[in-house]
Amino acid sequence: MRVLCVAEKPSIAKSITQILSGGQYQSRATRNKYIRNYDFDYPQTRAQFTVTCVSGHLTSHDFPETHRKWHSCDPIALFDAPVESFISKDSKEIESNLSNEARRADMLMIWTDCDREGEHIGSEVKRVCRKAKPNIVVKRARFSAIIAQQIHNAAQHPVELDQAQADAVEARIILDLRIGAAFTRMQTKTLQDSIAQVDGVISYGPCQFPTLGFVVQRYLQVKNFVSEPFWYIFLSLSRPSSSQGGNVETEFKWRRVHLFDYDAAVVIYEHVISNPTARVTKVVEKNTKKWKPLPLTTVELQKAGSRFLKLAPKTVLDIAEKLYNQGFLSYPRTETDQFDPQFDFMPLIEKQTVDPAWGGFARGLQQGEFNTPRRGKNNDKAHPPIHPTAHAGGLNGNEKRVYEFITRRFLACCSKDAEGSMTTVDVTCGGEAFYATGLVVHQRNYLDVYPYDKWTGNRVPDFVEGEEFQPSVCELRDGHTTSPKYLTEADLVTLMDKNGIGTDATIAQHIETVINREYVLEEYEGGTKYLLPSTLGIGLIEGYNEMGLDKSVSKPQLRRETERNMVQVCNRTKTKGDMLAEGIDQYRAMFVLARAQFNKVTTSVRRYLDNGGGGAAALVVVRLAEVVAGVAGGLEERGAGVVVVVAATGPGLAAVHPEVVEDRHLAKTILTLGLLIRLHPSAKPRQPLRGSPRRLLCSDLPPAPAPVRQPTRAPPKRTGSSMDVEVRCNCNTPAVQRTVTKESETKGKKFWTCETRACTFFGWVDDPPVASGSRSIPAKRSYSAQQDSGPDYKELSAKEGPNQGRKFWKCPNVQGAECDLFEWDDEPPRTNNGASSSSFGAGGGSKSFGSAERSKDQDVCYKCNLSGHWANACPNGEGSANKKGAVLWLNG
DNA sequence: GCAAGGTC
Repeated sequence: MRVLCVAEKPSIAKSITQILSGGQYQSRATRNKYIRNYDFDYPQTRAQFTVTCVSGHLTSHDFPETHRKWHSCDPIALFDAPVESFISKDSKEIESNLSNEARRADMLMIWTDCDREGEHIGSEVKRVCRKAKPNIVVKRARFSAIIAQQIHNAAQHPVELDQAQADAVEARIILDLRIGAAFTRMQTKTLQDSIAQVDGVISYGPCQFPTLGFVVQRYLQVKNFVSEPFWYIFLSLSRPSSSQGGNVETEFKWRRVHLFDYDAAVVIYEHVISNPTARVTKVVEKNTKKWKPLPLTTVELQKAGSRFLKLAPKTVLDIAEKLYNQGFLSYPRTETDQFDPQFDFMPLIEKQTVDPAWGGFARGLQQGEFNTPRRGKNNDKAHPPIHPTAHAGGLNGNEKRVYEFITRRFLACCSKDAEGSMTTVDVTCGGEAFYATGLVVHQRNYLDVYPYDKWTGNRVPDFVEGEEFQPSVCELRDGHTTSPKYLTEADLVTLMDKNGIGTDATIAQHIETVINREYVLEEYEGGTKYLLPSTLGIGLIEGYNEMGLDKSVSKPQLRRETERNMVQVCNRTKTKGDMLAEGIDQYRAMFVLARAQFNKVTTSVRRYLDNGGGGAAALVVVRLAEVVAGVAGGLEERGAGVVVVVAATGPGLAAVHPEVVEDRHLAKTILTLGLLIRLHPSAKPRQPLRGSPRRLLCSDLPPAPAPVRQPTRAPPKRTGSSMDVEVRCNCNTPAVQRTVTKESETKGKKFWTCETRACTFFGWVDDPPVASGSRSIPAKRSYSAQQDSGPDYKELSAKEGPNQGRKFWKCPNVQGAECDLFEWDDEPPRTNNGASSSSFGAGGGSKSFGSAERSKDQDVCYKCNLSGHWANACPNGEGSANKKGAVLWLNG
């Protein structure tokens, strides 16, 4: 029997041949210079094999001549026009090779990759071969790694081609073509006709637009960010450490973290400083673990490559692909982060024992240290997690680094979690709660082979419950919130992956596309590449967003629906015809709505192209390095209305953009961020934060202890003027004045307090106006759902802005006990870190590459593992039994 | 002159 094997690409054809033939084969050239045909006997099935390949998809899809020319029809006709499938010009030689070989064969065995696209490519191969030889038997070989045992098994136990998967892909191809062509022609023609600066193609695609949308969204978050000052009590103690020798400085963190209200912070600070003896209330030591990493997926590989190896996502993938083709790695395009229960780890670990760097660790795993890898939540049912299939000793450069990362990751997965103990020392000082934590690592376990994770101990000196001490430092310090950073390529990969935009292999290409279309610009700062939208890019997205379409073209919902439909077609719960009919109806309706309101896009694009946005004269880019260095320099025009300050002295810069040097917080932001920032020159310096009467936020003030003596340290100066205001406490009743009667340095001093003692409000009478209102002290930025936002409060909180009215998720626990999770409801779920103060209130900025599904405090807020949403938002209730799920709030 | 997905 003669068997024709067809692989997806030349390298696989060659690898399969090597394995099945044992190196004994003849090779013939074809008319395609990359493709050869390999002939050999395969005695195991008493067959003569010919192995050849295609080069990805064989067919192309396009409209017939009647609709192909841009002006041949109204673009809306493209939703119903015929779509032709044909062998592309480049594939003609491949087609004829397949036809010739099929005529000589009894069986066609398809060796394309085992994913949906592979199944579709297989169906294309089948069609060509059946045309040449109608009675040829068609089989499919299933394999997910180029290792001998798998390849032989696949050759000897072929299965059937799955037409459902091929159908799902076919439907997606047709829908993408229709919506892409219709929107691209409509928006290109309209914009070119009405705006002189527009000359290129303004392409639209269901992946490229959401990709651009992410870049614009983050840009606007950064641009609209307003830094806010906050105040916190810094408490520390220097004492000898028995274990470390010498004095050790221990910082006790304030349970309130920080306050955004200066007056409130001062009142509390005065309490603390009036009785600064700290008392240890609790010392808890508990065992803790640092979990070993999950098995490796493609997206995780790309992110880790970007983070640990500083390689672009596309570079990492290209290298992994090459290593796979050389037989060192399993298939590098996989969504699976769980190993099959039958997976045989030991032979693979055995292969790594020869390595000089990690061979010893591998031998340890052989000798009893092995632990079954964690199971992630994803399984594409096609490929295992990425793992090394052979030891590769002779690699160099980035190939060596990528291979090393993948191998160490695999060995780490097969190891044990790291173990340690965490000590928490709780103290109270002046009625306020503080805490310090220390970590001691007992067993490094997987960390020994996985240097990419850090877990270092910081020992706290010994403390005993009940002991008292005088803090070395007790100060009211200030800080300020910092803006999130612009998107990096790795951030964008994460967002696209989470939202199902593109595939493992195409995510990096979509990023390239939006850059090539000049929707997105790359800016380098300090070796890191950031992505910013161009004026054209912002104009397009804002214009479409103004339309208020049910499913915005700049958001990922539409693509998610396509993906869901494809899964249904693969499951056979929907037919290809259904998917096409529904999709076309939906897209056509969307097109009608969008075209009717397209003037919104035109207006928006024109506005941005003409003046750099929002009526401002220009956008200014300040390069930090030059500003800090004080280098003299000039301005550079870049594109429509964008001025780049290439370098400038302080005064020179001030002339262009006075806020940069005059606004203390902004200046700090620049220094902290260490990257370029863009600002509207029309932006006003921030109003002074003090000096006008405002309401004290008092409901969370501590129980007012009877003041015992004068502050030992003068509180920071304030500029607020004393005003006659009605002082209200947090139960919204007028506060009353009382006098300190206790023997102390403050005896006789008047203070405000709640008349009924229903709340714990406190404030000195002779201080600037402190109270009125019923708000609580915002622990972080003011996003409280509570009412009562007087004008002065708004100024203080900067709450009015792009985020007002947005819903967000946060921990329901009371201040001090809440975890630091934060997530906008209309943004994709974050990873495990939640928000840091740097991104608080602006959304975004999370730089976590971790894969944990929970918050840092594992006892507080749980995410649903299926939807990625918080526990009580899980669509099927999984995890919702946990009463501590995050709750939804309304910003503003 | 259009998409996204394969691959060279």
